Amino acid sequence: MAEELTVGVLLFIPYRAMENRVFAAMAEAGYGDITVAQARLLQRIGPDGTRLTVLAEAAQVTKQTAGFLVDQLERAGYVERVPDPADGRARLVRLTGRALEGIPVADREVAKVEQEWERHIGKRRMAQLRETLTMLREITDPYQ
Amino acid sequence: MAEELTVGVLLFIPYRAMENRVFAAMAEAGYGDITVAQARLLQRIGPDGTRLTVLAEAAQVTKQTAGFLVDQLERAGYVERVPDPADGRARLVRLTGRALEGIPVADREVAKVEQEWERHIGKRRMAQLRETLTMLREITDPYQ
DNA sequence: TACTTTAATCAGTGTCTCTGACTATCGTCA
DNA sequence: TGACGATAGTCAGAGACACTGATTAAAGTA
Repeated sequence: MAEELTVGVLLFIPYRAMENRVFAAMAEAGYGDITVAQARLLQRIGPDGTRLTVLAEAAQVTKQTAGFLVDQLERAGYVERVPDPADGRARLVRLTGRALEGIPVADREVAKVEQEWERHIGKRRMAQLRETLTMLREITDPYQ
Repeated sequence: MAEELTVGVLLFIPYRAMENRVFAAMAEAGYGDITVAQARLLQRIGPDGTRLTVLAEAAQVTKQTAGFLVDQLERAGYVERVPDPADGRARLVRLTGRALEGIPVADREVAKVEQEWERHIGKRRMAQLRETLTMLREITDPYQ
């Protein structure tokens, strides 16, 4: 298995590694009940709350799926639904204190992993990688 | 949303784009019944067939899950199970003609997407990206 | 031969995601 | 202003995927 993998697969390997690391760190800090799907949604919730439809679009799932995940997150105490003052149909999904306290834990682990990577490939390559991926995002991210 | 994303998320965006493109191409060519999980398993099947346990390990799922996916692939006509001459307990999962015909379709789309990326970021950056990701793989791929 | 390991399957469960149908509200335009 | 299409969200039902735990059958080993 020392063959030349495609860039697609090569992108996935470190991504998956990062995800696993952050999840392990969260679990260790007492946030072991959050799933991958829930985390993807959590990341998209803005400081003043975000509508379900916006969340669904950003996470690339249906409204139903997003609603299902928010139900779970609400039950676990990570988010709350409040009426949207600007639109009677809509409700805003907002992070609770418990969720807000978890953010630094995740951020710290992300920073730690990025440092390990930088140590391995060097500062210059790391900056280049970030730059290149940002350029690639221009043509691959439909929701940027 | 023009903020600086973490490298982890930046890796995921183009990966996801590649995956979507390949799946769309496969669907267009008449392979629309293959799912992501099934494809991950299919990729790991060697030319002479591969045991279920090996497949499960490589794809990082349990034997049960791998067996479930192979059941589906068998029903759809992409793989067949044959006895392993070397071990009476084991059976080899082998690709059928139908699956083998699909491989070039996927390869072509991968090449096409990589070309588009190269056109956007340039030949030099593309080569650097491949190099950097390969280096990163050394510390992030437990199954290399 | 008895014991342990390995390959695969069976049974049961929980999570995630989808399609389709529905209610309530909003915005617009005649 | 009142009718109508669009939008926000929910309910109902289904399928895909992944897990743990237990079981059967065959190898390998002492």
